[in-house]
Amino acid sequence: MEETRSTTVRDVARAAGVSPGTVSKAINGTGSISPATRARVLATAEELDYRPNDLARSVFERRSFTVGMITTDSFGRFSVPVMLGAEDALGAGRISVFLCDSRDDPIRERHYIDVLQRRRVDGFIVTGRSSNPRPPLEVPRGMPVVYAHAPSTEPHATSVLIDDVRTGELATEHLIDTGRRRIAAITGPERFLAAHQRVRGHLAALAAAGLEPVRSPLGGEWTEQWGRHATHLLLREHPDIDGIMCGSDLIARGVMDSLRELGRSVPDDVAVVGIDNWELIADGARPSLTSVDTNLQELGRTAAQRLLEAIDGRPRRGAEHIAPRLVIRESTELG
Amino acid sequence: MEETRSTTVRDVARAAGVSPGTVSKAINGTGSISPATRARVLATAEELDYRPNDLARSVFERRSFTVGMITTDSFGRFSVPVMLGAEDALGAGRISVFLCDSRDDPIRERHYIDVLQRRRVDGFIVTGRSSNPRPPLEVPRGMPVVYAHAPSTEPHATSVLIDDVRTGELATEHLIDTGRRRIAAITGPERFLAAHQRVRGHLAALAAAGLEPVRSPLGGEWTEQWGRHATHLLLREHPDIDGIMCGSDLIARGVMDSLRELGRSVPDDVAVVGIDNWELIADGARPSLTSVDTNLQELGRTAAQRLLEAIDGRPRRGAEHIAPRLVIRESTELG
DNA sequence: CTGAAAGCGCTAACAA
DNA sequence: TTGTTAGCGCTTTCAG
Repeated sequence: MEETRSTTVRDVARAAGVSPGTVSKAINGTGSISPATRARVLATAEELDYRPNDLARSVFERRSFTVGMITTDSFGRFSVPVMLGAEDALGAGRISVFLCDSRDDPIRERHYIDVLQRRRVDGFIVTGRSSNPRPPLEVPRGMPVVYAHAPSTEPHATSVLIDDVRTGELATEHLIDTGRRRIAAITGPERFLAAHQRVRGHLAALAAAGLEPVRSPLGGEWTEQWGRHATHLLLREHPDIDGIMCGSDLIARGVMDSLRELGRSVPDDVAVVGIDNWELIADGARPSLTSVDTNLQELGRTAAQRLLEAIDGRPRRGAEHIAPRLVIRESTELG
Repeated sequence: MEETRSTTVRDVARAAGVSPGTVSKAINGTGSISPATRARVLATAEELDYRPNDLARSVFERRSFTVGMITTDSFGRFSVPVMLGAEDALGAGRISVFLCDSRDDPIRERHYIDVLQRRRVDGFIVTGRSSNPRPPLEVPRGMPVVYAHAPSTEPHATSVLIDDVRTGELATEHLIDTGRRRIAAITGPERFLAAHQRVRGHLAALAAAGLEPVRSPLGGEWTEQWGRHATHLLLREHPDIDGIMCGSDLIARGVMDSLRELGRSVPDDVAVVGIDNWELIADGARPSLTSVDTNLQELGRTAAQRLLEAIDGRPRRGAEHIAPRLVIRESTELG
């Protein structure tokens, strides 16, 4: 096993017959240097397959051009799009991203913070499964942190969030626009802020249109099973329902399955709209499911943007909400 | 904005009244040092909230204790579990992971390789959506690379893969074990190696049990729609079918929907088994879906293991396959 | 056991 | 324009 040491500035300098300082200038385009030597240095660098050592540079610059991304959501339903968006925005700015999965374990989180601190990351992005507030990341003051999707309990922290109220509003407005009047909501567990706020938007939209909800919203689980179950409950009480807003696409699938079973046609008898726009689920459904996209990828990109600004010394405090967007499919098409 | 420089070895040394070298020894436990000074140094370090600069250390050690993870699969269906497994295994060994999403774009891949090279990563893990072979990562010879899920076309490369043949075998053996005899397969596009190999395992299992396939396997898409469509075709030709092996869970869901529609009960009339064990899909299905888990997370962990070995100078060449595992649910329960 | 000195690879200030 | 020097933060000989 030959121990190969990668080529250094010195090597290039020696080969090109100049000093290390000159090589540095040639490569970074700093200082003043004659075009001739510049060209010669670059040529030899190329020839020797020289690759600058960014670690050494970082020691000098006192920053690493890296950030830590900490996710508490192993399964990735929500974090993954956020992380991809963030990585995309950061990568474009030549910043690299450390991936850390804390699995919702404070010990592991602490560990990652320590490790990344030693690596001198320029900042952190924190993301998680639930949009419920979480305790702040314990980093030294002055270290930039942006919360993506899961806000901090600390109100002054920088957070980029889903506009859950607006998703419920959009979904419900769309039902109304397609002529539905006897509308109900089936959503997730009460303890989830998201469930709550989506319902708030739902009720606001109904009120704005001068409609009464057919029934108080049904809260249960974020599952197909619950969607199926709730639909049975709902139709038993209100057989004349003509529109259902679901708190998630998975719930919506369950709802549509039960509707079919109960002999209701979607969208002719009942229109159904979901939230999440999880394409695989929405496209695979029968009929395909109209859904509100929460734009998680854009959320991630925005979070990255905010982190860059904070690193740059101009932090934007407080919460910011990403606008959702309606994606129309068959489940609400006008008859 | 106060420009705060983090505390250094020098600061600690000064505060503790010793030399920088001594601090280094105390903190790393290297060299010989008296218990007294050691304790004193550690105390002052603690007090000053000193955090060693790993970048500086890495410059010295000529390695960074970081690796690059390059995924070509933005959507993450397959890469995410692999990445989490890898991150888990590496994090335990105090190695940090750079996340890079190349989006299947060679230009972006090249870019990431360059950037990470400059950051002096110790190696690469490459992962992708498809299990079809991909061109090798263009890195200097001697740089450790492990392919996870998507193998390299270079046969000597180190790859850790799903045992697709075995998944098909397991699924089919299970159908046979539950007493099914008129069995068919519905799977994904022919151009996918995975589809091919799963069918190979399927046919092998049938042959081993002395059974003939009812019909040549139906290859189409990896979607619910295809599952529904194929089921109609299949039952028109062979109404007496009693077991269906599906190339994926999504296909299986479509299959089960159509079976119900055609008045067949699952599992009483027809047993259905999927592959992937995508829990959300399998648990949500009605009845819940028996499926073969491809153990992607373990695959990721193993890939990390192999990478560590390669970094350590003992690479293991060639492909290695991770054993799948059957997860039994309602869709194949014995009547 | 401890400190001084040199060096990892790179860059910025300053002389030449 | 170029080379020299010093230094980023850390570690490791090697004298003391």
